[in-house]
Amino acid sequence: MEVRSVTRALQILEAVAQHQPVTVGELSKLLGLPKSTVQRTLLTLNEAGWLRANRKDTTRWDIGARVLAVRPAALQGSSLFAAAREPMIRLRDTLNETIHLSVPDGLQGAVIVDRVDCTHALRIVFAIGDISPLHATASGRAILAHLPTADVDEVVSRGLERFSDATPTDPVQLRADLERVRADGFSVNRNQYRPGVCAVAAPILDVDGTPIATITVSMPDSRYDEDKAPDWGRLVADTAAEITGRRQLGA
Amino acid sequence: MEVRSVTRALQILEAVAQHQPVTVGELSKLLGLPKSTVQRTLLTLNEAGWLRANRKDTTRWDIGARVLAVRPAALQGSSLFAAAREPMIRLRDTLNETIHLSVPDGLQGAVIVDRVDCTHALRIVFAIGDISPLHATASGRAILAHLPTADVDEVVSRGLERFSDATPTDPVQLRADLERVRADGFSVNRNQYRPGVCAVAAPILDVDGTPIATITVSMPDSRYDEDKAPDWGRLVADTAAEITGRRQLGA
DNA sequence: TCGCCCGTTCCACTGAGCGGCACGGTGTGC
DNA sequence: GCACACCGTGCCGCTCAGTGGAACGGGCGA
Repeated sequence: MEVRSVTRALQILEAVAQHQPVTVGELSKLLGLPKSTVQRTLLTLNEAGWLRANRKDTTRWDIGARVLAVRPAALQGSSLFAAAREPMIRLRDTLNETIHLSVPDGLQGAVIVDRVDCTHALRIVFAIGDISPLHATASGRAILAHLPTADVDEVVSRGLERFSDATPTDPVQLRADLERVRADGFSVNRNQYRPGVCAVAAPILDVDGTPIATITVSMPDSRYDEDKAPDWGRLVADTAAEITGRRQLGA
Repeated sequence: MEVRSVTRALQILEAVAQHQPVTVGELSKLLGLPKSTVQRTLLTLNEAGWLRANRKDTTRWDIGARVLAVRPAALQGSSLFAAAREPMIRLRDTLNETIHLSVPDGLQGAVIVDRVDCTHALRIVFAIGDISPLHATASGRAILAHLPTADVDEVVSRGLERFSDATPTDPVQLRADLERVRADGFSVNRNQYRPGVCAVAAPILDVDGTPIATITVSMPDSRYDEDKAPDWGRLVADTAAEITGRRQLGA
């Protein structure tokens, strides 16, 4: 939090993204900031092209298209979203569980960038933009398993935070699991991050083998079945492979 | 330019996006700002998750994954992407020319959000995120033709910038063309924006008739054939109509 | 070994940003 | 039809957050 106005501007931008189209007053209440401050910031973001007044109600604000030009290098010129969306929906239809698309954010974790929900009353809900640690989740380890050993060392040296009783906090245990993920082609998480939440994930790789995203199917522990995990793993891995293929097709 | 630090932070963010991975000094020279100011802003953006230190060289900066959570409303839920992807590929296979999916950005222009390339050695290449003016391109006029007259007036009053000899800078000429686009169901651009680049486009409409996107086929002038334009137009319009239908089905 | 240039840190100054307040318009409930 | 509540917008004096010049330390090449 170095430059206050910048930090706030980004908060406002993210709030607009989540609630668009949204008004000054709504944002003001949502973020607990004075109306005039929010207004001034909105005008600034608008002038920079990051926001647009909604065309049907000009007192409401939408995210502008400028943001699309700003993407992580790994995704420059690629169409990850477009390639992933349809296979994700098909996977959801097959399993009827929540499907997430995540991308690595340095070694900080994996960020959820897209989501397809299931129809169960009891379902897993993570928000787009949520970030989760690499060692404690299925999507994280699907990424970690395809990174150089030096990166794994780095993650280990930063400390393996414990989130639940099942979190793998032992480096030896973690490395063994990563070995297995490489062999299987998918990773599994049973209550290791959020208690009661299980997941199976597979990586989407770039042409040079670096992981650029993962597909994850998440479900409550009550619907997780150890015997079915290999089948789910194969389905998720196939979906990830299909997206990898589509990406190269369209590029 | 209301809040200076925010404006600069966004400039820096965009500069990082274009030159990543980039150092403090490079940015400082590039933008003509003091090193300390750039550094402070970079740290702020980093803390907010919008930037990440490059993994191979920690003094260089990359765009962080957080930005992916911020998207224009038209792309929220990605039903547009999913609906458009397959028809776009089919259209590319039929014509073997570059296909673009664009969305309007207020009245500022149309932004390319997805792309399917052709196989020709000589081909049109625009990047995802590129923005082009509404009056000077096929995709722009496909949008403009389905906006209220007040919006067209607004665009005209902002001035019709000339990009080439063929750019329609006369309001009367523009309005006549829009009339024709409505009648034909597709728009045509022959060297009106980038010399040597021709295109045919059709709009994707929302249930209430407002244009939310366009499908465009772009080709070099050397492959453009006036006689075939109507056929191409019909193909593009059919593709756009199919996407419109899929969107309503899948939503 | 020396010198250059890099990223980083510090700190005193000041004007940019802050936010309380007031205005005009809109719609809602008596 | 009136009054009130609430909206988005604009203003302006105060203050401290942001600025940027300068200095530091380390890496690298000559």
